[in-house]
Amino acid sequence: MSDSPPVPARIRNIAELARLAGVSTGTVSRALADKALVNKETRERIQALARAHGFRPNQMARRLRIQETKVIGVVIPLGHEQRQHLSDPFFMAILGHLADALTESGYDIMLSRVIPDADDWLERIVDSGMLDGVLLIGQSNQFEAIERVAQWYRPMVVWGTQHLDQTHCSVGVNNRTGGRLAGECLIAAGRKRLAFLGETIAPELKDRYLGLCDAAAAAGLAQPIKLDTHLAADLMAGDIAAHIDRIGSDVDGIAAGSDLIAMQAVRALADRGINVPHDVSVTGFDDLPLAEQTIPRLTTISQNIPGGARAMVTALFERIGGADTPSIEMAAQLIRRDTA
Amino acid sequence: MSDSPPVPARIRNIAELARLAGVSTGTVSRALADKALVNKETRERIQALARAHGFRPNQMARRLRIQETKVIGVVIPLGHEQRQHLSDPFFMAILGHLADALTESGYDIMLSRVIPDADDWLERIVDSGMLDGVLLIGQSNQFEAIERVAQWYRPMVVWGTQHLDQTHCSVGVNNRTGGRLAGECLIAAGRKRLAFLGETIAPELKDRYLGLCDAAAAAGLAQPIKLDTHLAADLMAGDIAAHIDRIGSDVDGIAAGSDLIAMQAVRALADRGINVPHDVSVTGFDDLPLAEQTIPRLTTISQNIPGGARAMVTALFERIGGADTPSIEMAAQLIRRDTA
DNA sequence: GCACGTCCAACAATCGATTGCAACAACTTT
DNA sequence: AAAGTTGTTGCAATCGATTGTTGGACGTGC
Repeated sequence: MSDSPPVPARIRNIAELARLAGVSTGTVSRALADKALVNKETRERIQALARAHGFRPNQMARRLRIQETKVIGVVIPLGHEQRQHLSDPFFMAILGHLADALTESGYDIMLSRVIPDADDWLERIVDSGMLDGVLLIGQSNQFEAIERVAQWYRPMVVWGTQHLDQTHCSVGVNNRTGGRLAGECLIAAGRKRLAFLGETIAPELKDRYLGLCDAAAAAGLAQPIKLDTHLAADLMAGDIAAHIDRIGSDVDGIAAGSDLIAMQAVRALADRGINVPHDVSVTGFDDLPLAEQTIPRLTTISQNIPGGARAMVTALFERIGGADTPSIEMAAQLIRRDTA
Repeated sequence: MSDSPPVPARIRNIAELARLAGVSTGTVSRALADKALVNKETRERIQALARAHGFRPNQMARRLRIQETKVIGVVIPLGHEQRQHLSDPFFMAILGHLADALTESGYDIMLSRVIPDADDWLERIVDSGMLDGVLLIGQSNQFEAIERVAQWYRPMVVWGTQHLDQTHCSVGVNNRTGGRLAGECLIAAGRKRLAFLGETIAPELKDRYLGLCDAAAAAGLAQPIKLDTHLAADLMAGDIAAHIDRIGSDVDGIAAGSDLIAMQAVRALADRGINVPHDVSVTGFDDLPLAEQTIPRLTTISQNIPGGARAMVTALFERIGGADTPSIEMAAQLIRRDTA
């Protein structure tokens, strides 16, 4: 478009700029950092020169020297289910809120989707020297690895269930209570033959199932059956359809392990002419934005994802500052909509 | 748990390890890189020592020296709509596929959600010195800024519409054709009073609207009306509901700017007792995974997100290698489901 | 015994910044 | 005029790696 040359000669480092300005590199560095230590005139002269040549100091070098990277690692461990895709809506929802909170505070985000093959995967991330802190979304089946690292690495916060005697700092809802709430909701709707739909290798999902069992036991019902599914969205659909074909009308209340699973279940039931909630009640878990947009709207257990994300970031910053924050457990909450 | 001390003394850099091993830092560096230049015995001795102390070389320093970061920036410019949230399902879907492709190739991902306030936002990202390349998801209203940078910065690929005479490398569907397909689908269903639902500041959405107009003109229909909405999910719902209340039955065919908008429209129509597709036909755009899971399933225009993401990554790698790849335009495809 | 090649490790420069300290000029104070 | 301040700038060390070059030890061939 414009053929005015705004870039007379590309400058690669402060040394070249220093030569051009006839000063030392130290002065250039201070000038660009706008330090009062250098004369206002030379300062502005150097800044103008930098602008004219489109020069910006190399962040890699700066951060190496400063020993502060202003980068937070957001890590999604996919231990239990390698095929699970990063685009899982739950990951994405929480990632979005984390990104908002972190960028507001001037931090960059390094995103890692890790399949824990080597057992030192977390150590490798944590002392790469590129991160000021780490946020883990879900502990998957990697409790041991996380605990091991938490012994000596402070600035790390994990989304997930809180265990007894854990060293690491976690933020999450009480999944067992959440599962119980879902169960109570189904039971209140008059359902008696309950099932849990979801893979229970990850501790979060397992706790939800146990909560459902608690509710059933309290109401004197038989123990809910457990129907495993893949976590990858594409495989999940087939699993769910197969389960529903198999169990037929043996089940009248389904507590799904996540909203995504619940959506697919409602979909599969609808395909078979089974009406939700008339014939079968279904509850989700997570309260993703899309739970409100399905038809019928999902009754689900809220994880308060925005609040949780904020809490993770706050705790992480305190830990970067040297504090030793406790784990946070948020209250699960039943969101009653149309499916149960 | 275990009280065996696996970490006798924390080692911070290769110099300390070198002292411990009684060799020079150069030897340690080469030993850890497993170079044949150092004697096999000392090499293994040093590697064992590093393992025992849990030492891993600082990546920041390494990358500074190597002048290669193995980090790709994935940038989401939010120029037109600051409130738009990162958790927008379209962003997340494509981000997921990009993440898969990049991690497979050994690259890390630096995620930036940018609100282009300063006009050199892209320059700042691009020569931070921390990135080997940049992927932009959507060009928002930042065409000028992107072109300016593309003049001198090669390793950058942009998701979005292809303009005439653009310098930068883009990958995306032909949005105008896509819009036309949507229009033709509505018209084929006998709809005559068409509307486009979505914000048309971003060029992608604008092209979709123009395509819809093309179809209407070809069929001799009146020009479709344009109904603006916010792009932020929470504000969008209100806008859409208001539009639908206002236009009433003046419209019998809605081409939505995205699947998300279409979902909300279907939802709002259902709330008012208007049946889709019986009373009103609706088409989406993107073909997100969730388009298949709504009830009724969305009829939509496929963007082939997985293929597009792969194409972006492939093009980027070629550009990092020095090649000068052309833009890629993919064919839009109508996916006929239940809503139109 | 001397020249030569091979193997291995040390030395030192380099990547591109930041920053404590010293140096020096120009004023003030006494 | 000597001593002390104040304001600017330069020098050089530092962050933690990588890598080209140098050189010593050793073995071999004549």
